[in-house]
Amino acid sequence: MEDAALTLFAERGFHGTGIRQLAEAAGLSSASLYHWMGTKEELLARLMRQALTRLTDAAVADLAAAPQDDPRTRVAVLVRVHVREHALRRRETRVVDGELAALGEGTRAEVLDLRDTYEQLWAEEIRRGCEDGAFTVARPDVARRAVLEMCSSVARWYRPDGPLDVEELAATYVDLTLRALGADPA
Amino acid sequence: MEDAALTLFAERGFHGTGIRQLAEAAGLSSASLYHWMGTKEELLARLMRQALTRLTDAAVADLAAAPQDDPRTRVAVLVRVHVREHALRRRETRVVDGELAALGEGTRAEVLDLRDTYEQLWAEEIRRGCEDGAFTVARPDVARRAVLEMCSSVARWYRPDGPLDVEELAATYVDLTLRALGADPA
DNA sequence: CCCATCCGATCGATCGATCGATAGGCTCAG
DNA sequence: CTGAGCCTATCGATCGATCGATCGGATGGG
Repeated sequence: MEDAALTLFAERGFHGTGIRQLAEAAGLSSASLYHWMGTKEELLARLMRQALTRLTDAAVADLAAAPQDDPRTRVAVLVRVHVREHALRRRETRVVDGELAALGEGTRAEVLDLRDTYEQLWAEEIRRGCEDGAFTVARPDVARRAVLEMCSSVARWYRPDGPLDVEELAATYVDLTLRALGADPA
Repeated sequence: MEDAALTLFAERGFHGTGIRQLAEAAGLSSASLYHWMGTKEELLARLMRQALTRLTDAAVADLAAAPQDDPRTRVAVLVRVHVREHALRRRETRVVDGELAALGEGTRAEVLDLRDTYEQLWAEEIRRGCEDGAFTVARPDVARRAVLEMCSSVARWYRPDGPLDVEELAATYVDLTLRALGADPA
């Protein structure tokens, strides 16, 4: 159910997807759908929370598994997990990034909080890297947004069945990101 | 009329904006609206074409005005005009980037053609820079998409009334882009 | 017997779009 | 100068379709 909804929301958008389309894609009547979905907006919010929580969990786990303390290494870890998730779970990302406006005020604030929590992981490593000279950026906040969005953009064009392997893709983005941050290549 | 529609489409999305909201924002009845708008989708397509044409024209003009032949200089020109347009015309950009799926097949192809025309300006300079050694990137196509999306992202967070001046912003993005491309700092 | 699951039927609201009518200004023959 | 004819711009009313959501009632395994 949730899987079919994710596909439709990603392809047609929240407002562009009707209850009856969701029901058909799930193989249910629109009435039955409400047993699983709650309201349409609650479904959207649940999908968004799941996606953001999963991304944050993956990033925290990979950071914890990395023995290195060097901000360059840790940013590289963040880029890799981010690119992997965005390349392999494009639907989730497109919905999270594109349908925030469809949420009610309270729910939107809640989802934005989850996003902030994730982005703080990046902010912390970039801040440390700037302090100890590993990175050279005039405006760390602008740089953080820039590289984050750069890495997110893979969800908008990458195709896993294309000629480019996900790990090669991630490695390319690690290079782009570290260079953009002016990483001292030590 | 078109201006009010742009605001609504950018804030609520195409499918999230009703005919009656468009009419109210334009100070007309929904019936009168159709004299100016054509169908709702024709209005969207017109807005998109205008925005993309304007962006391309600005980029071509700025490139022509730049005496330099160095790919680094020319990419810097592209970044500056791109960031300026995206920072000062956020509504247009958000609609072009976010509502492509709302277009019919024929119109979408047409708009995508306009976008391709614009992106070819970037592709050409990046290709030249890679050939003559000004840039060092493993995959020019991936790099082009990455830096383009990085620069586009300003439309999603920048506020012209904030503490950061547009030209400072553009300069920061020139740095980020040239470094990501591995520009030989000559 | 109950509870989870499903459905057909249907709710009021709103959707995008069109209708015929009207009001005002411009043109041009008489 | 007049007035008939036309064009542009506007409107209230309304079209059929679809929207998100809910109802009461099946069905069937524990």
